[in-house]
Amino acid sequence: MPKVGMQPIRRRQLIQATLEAIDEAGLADATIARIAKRAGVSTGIISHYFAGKDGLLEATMRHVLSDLGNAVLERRAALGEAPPEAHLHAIIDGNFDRSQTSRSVMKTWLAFWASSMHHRPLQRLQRVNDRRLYSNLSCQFRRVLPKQEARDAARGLAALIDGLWLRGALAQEGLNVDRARQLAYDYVRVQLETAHYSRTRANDYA
Amino acid sequence: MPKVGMQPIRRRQLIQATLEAIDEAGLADATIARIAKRAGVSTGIISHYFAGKDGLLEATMRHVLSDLGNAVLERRAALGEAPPEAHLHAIIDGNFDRSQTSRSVMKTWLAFWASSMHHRPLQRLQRVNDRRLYSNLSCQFRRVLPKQEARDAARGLAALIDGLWLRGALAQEGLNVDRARQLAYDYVRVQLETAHYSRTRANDYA
DNA sequence: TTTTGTTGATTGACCGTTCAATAAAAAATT
DNA sequence: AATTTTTTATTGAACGGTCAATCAACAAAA
Repeated sequence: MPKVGMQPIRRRQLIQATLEAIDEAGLADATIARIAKRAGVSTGIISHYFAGKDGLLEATMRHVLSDLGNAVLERRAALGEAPPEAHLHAIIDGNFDRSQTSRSVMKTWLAFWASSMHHRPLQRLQRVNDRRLYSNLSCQFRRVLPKQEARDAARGLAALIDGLWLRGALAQEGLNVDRARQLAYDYVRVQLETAHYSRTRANDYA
Repeated sequence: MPKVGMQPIRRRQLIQATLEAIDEAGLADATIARIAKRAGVSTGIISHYFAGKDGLLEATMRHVLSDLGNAVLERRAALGEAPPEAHLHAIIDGNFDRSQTSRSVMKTWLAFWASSMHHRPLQRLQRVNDRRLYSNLSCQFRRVLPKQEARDAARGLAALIDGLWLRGALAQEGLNVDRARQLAYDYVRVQLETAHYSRTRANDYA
């Protein structure tokens, strides 16, 4: 079997096996022995391709994060100069994409969140992601709301998305994606209606 | 120094030391050696009073959970038959009580959330808490909203609270309690206004 | 003297890493 | 085409280190 060009194949295998191992046993018990066994390779391979367990975990988080980024970008790319509501819906949909709502990925996210509090490289990745979500939301709200209201709307929606997501991960019955999306849509609608009323009132005064 | 009646004292000491150790090093590195050192006792004490490390961690979670329950209950006790909005605000305030928004407690919560996915006793505790929050919120919304709307409002508010809380735990600048509370209040207000409009419209039809 | 509380060295288990050995494909040589 | 040589990929036993749990010994109050 040994051939050239194994690196990308093995890396993908091992990242997938890591997600499965975390789903199965949790980050604390996702030992390299368990991960290697799931991937059908020996333990030595991990250090060979990722320079140690930490490298594999970081790569796994990068992978999940990259999927999330793509899920959002793909949906927004088709929109162009669409109204803010469409973009906000796209961001919401991206965050509840299938690639982000599987049990193993949600468990992995939660584990990484917890460990990012004490592990600098993971912390960096997580914060980049947090700020990206907030910044994207803030930007769209800003198109129809004053600065402060836009910020608060973005903060609220970001928290709502993460919260729905967190509760879905923890709940026995799992995450009801459609219901979660609808609750997020409702939040957007209310925020945008506020903007509409403001403009209406402004016109009344005119 | 040894005297009778040490048990409650040591238990409190060790639970406090556990919170500090998790804040300092994370759950993964909160070893019994580290916890014992922080509490100023030997490692053997932990097994003596908690029958092992797991017992201590479970007791620590119970302690934090109990603080949260009390924070909510105290605020609601004074309200009696006050309107739903007052109770909802009390629940929100309780969830953002000082006992729940310190760095060490927020970190501990996050760590317990992650490990509750694979540790049955912690999972039980966490679910009881989740359902209690949802149930309390749902109950109050039900006083002015139809069943389905009340449920959705409760689900949304619960997610918003947890999300604000989670983002506060992860954010560099920590949790801005006042701002978080305000965002939650706004959500409540909007939900209750919806109820008001419905009633108004219902009257129009009459 | 008895009871209650405490210590900390010891033990056994497990984990991540390393690295010499091996296997198989690719390249070079005959 | 058959072979040797080189390169790339992989293995897994061995090692050093860490951790939770145990328990015989000890200390101080009752």
